[in-house]
Amino acid sequence: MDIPEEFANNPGYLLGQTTKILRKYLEDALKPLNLITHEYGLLRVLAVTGPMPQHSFQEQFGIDRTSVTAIVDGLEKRAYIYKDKSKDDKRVNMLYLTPKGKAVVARATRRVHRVHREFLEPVSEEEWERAREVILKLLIAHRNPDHSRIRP
Amino acid sequence: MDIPEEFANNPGYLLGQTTKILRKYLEDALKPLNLITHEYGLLRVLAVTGPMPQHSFQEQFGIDRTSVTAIVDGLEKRAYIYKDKSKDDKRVNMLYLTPKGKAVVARATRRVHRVHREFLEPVSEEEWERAREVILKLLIAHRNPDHSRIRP
DNA sequence: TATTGTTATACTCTATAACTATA
DNA sequence: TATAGTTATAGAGTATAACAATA
Repeated sequence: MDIPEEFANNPGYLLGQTTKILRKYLEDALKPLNLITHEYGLLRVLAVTGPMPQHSFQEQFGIDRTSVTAIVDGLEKRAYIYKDKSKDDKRVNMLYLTPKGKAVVARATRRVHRVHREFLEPVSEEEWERAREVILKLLIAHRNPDHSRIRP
Repeated sequence: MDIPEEFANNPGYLLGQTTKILRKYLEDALKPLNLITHEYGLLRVLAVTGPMPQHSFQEQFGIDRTSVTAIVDGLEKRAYIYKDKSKDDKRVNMLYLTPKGKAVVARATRRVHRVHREFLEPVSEEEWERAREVILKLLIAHRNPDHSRIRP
């Protein structure tokens, strides 16, 4: 399908539609493992970074704490993670990956990497690297309200 | 907030989070006009391109026809557009902008352009232009399944 | 038979409000 | 007073299924 010039120059449309397509690919790739993207993201962070406080994910994913509770609850029911109150601050749930969680995130990561490779196949590595840097710069600037030109 | 390397190299995360921030800016900018982004997009296309068949928007926005019906219905209730059966194919609703719709889309477009300018402020015009070309290439490649490496 | 559009319905993701416990 | 987490509830956006009209 053709993309009218109006949309080809519209950052909201370009980012929105491209992201929608990639999200669909990722959802389809994770569906056989019965994982949604936020569940994968949380497991992956625990696998790479180690145990994390539950509240850290509400910033990382840009969702609120009730949504994080639901995600954590679902992963705990499948025994992919377990919760333990922090010794330092007993309000905080520390989240730990179980061996079962470690196994599923390894399988999921292979699928996610395959999707990313195939998604980026139409552009060169250099092209994506340049685009990635620009997108990362935008994300960092706007995630920290002090650097943003747009007031809440 | 810092972005862990795992996420800074993850296209799904980068595009997803950046798009989420921009979408929020756009929603906030359009809220005073009581428009959501798809409503704005539809009005803007009619303003730039002229009357369009209703079904064309389901491809442009990547949503299904029942969602388009709901959007069209809301815009018609506010008398921003009206529908008329196509002479060539009486199944098709042709959508027309009213003077009232033309006025609101003009106001909305100024707000949207301001958001885009402010969103892109952290990067140079050259940087965004390069990123834009890469994103557009990805969108075009994946929108047409024949060019995609990922099978449905 | 296939496509356009409508209606009724349900699902998914997310947020708001009220609460407990801890700081 | 402020923060972390939970629960109950509601909303926004989207999709599925069944249908009518038209091709």
